[in-house]
Amino acid sequence: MSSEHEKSGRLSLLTVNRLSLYLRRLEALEAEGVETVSSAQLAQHLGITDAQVRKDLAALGHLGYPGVGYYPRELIGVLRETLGLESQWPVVLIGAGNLARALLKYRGFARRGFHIVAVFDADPAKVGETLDQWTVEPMDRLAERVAAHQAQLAILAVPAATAQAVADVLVECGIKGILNFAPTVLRVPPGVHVVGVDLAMQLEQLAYLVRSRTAADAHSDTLPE
Amino acid sequence: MSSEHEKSGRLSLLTVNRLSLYLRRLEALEAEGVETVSSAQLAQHLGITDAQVRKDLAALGHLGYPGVGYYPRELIGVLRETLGLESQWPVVLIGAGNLARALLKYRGFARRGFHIVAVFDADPAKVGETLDQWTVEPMDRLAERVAAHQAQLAILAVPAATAQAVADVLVECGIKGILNFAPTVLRVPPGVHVVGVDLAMQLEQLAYLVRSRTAADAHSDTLPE
DNA sequence: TAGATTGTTAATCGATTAACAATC
DNA sequence: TAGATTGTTAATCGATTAACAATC
Repeated sequence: MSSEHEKSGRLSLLTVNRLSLYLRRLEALEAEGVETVSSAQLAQHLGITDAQVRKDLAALGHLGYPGVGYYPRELIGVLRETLGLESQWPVVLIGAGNLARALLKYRGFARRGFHIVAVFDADPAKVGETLDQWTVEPMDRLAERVAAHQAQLAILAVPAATAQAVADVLVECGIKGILNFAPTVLRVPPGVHVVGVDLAMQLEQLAYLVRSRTAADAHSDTLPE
Repeated sequence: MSSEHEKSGRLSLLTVNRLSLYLRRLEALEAEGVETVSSAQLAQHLGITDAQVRKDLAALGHLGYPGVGYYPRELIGVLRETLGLESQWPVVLIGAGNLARALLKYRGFARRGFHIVAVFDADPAKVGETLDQWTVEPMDRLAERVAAHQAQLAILAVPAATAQAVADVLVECGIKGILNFAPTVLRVPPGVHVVGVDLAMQLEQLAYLVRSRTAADAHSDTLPE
């Protein structure tokens, strides 16, 4: 949409995930003043193959230089553009419990262009409360605020029991992407996307790994899977 | 290891993930007093195919009854056993920042048998502070406490800059599984497992989905992927 | 028995890897 | 030129799905 390269058709979620990891690494390398980096170097850092790295990056255009490698600065721009990080994303946060409060203090979102523009809670006792720079608003303000900020993304940090009902309201308001912290499967219409972060489930996964392949038979499993 | 069924070889992480989701659903169904459930019903709720459900469950033994379906109560037992949820898991938490505080208040862990037994922080200003029932301890107590509790799991909620160093210490102490909230790829030796929860990365993923397949061409993407 | 639903096989689909000619 | 490293093809691997005989 901007850079001359750029041809990405539809990347798989697995690929998009790795693109995020490449981006992180490249930013670190650029900060260190590294001039060029090879697919083998990136691969080693992430614990994957060099062929994988080249294939992922080739999907974004001809960004590598045979015999040389990739230029971090150039690649960073394309990755940011591909991932939509060149835009600023207004995000609404639903829920004002402990997790929501922690998320409000987390600087990592804003650093990537995700700005929490409003916080809502169904509990009248929490409405009006001030959390850092935000004031908790009642749910019936949601539609109006989403429209005003043209927000497409929402973070859902409410109890599992109410998650689906809130998700329905979000969809109604025109939200297109939901980051769901409630341990529930959300049903949403086509065109709306849900990414779930289920903390207990991740621990269960870890417990399974530790219990089953306890011996030295296993390799390190990092983020991507 | 207990039930007569049980034969699970090595399940893929994708499968283990789905087993967690089946378990959640089955517990809800049992609470509703549902007597039997078919693979098609489970599949529909999760947005996957019935063949997938049957294949996943068949990997745990002959648990289904042709013409009838599955008995939630029976299946729940096998799933809990498979996932290691019949045991209690002591967990150490490293970091006492905002995220760590939110995690301490989260009830979902204990409900699944994961008990945070100690909290550590490198910052002397935080050591000694009381958070609910916990008192923040200095890092040099870690080895001793891990040994005393025979903890195999750790939750890492420290800044990215120190994550790798802390992970090295955890490995040194004999920790076998790390739930990593720092936005970094951790290098750990074989036999030690890492599951990463990278909040900014999840939002990036969502942003990509919303930006690229904005139209109604896409289906809902739920947890599993 | 007729109807429902399993477990499993074979076919399909998609993602990863190895290998290497092309390029700098 | 010799050495390094890409982009891409073909081979491999693994996961999902369709279909159906077996079972209750």
